[in-house]
Amino acid sequence: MSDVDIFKVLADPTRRAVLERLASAEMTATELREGFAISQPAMSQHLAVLRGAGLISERREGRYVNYRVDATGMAPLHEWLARYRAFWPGRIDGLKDLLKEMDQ
Amino acid sequence: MSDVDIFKVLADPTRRAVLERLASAEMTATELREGFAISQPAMSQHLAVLRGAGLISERREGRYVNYRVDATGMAPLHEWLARYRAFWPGRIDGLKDLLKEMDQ
DNA sequence: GCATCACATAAGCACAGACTTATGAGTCGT
DNA sequence: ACGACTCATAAGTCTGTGCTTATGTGATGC
Repeated sequence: MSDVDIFKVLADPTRRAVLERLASAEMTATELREGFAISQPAMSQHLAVLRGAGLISERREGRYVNYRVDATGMAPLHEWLARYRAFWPGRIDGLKDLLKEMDQ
Repeated sequence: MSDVDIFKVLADPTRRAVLERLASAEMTATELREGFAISQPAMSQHLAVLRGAGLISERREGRYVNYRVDATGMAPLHEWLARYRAFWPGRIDGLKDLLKEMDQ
């Protein structure tokens, strides 16, 4: 469970697109599939991977399953990034302000 | 150049290990190779990928090439992460303080 | 000049992983 | 109870990519 490689999980563009869609609203697998040229099993497999990485959580509702973003799994990624903060050139520092805004 | 998928670049554990080693000190390709059970061309290829993603920069010194971390390429990753800040559960908020410490 | 070194590039192989179709397991409406 | 549905799992195929060996390019030292 915890030995999942978050980087490999996010390396797939489709999975990142799924996260982006879920960022706007909670959704079922079928709703998610709209807009993707992908089969139902493929989507199901991606959702399983995302769930295994703690990036989404599911809420069963009858025969539907509603998925939503669960950023718990992003913590390792954030910790990893923090390690390289010291190497950021000055011109990127504007991001810090951006982050502080988003903290509100 | 800019259409490199930073997630795919970082999906490889060897490349992340290379970055981690370079985080401690600037190093040549040969020095880097110590500790890795990997051929010289394989390391060279990894370094090319890292450089293409703007994650490292090189400084030629005679027949040696010194590599060092260049976190410029990590900006897209940071921006991507920021988008999901809103979904972080409360118990991860401690990381914010950590980040603020590291900002000094 | 020539051998040796540090590193890059070429070409081919082999495995991981994302896709497919087929099927299984639950849930709902009639 | 049965058919239609939502989603998950199984099994097989195929492409991408990380590895290898072989070779190329340029720098250094004798």
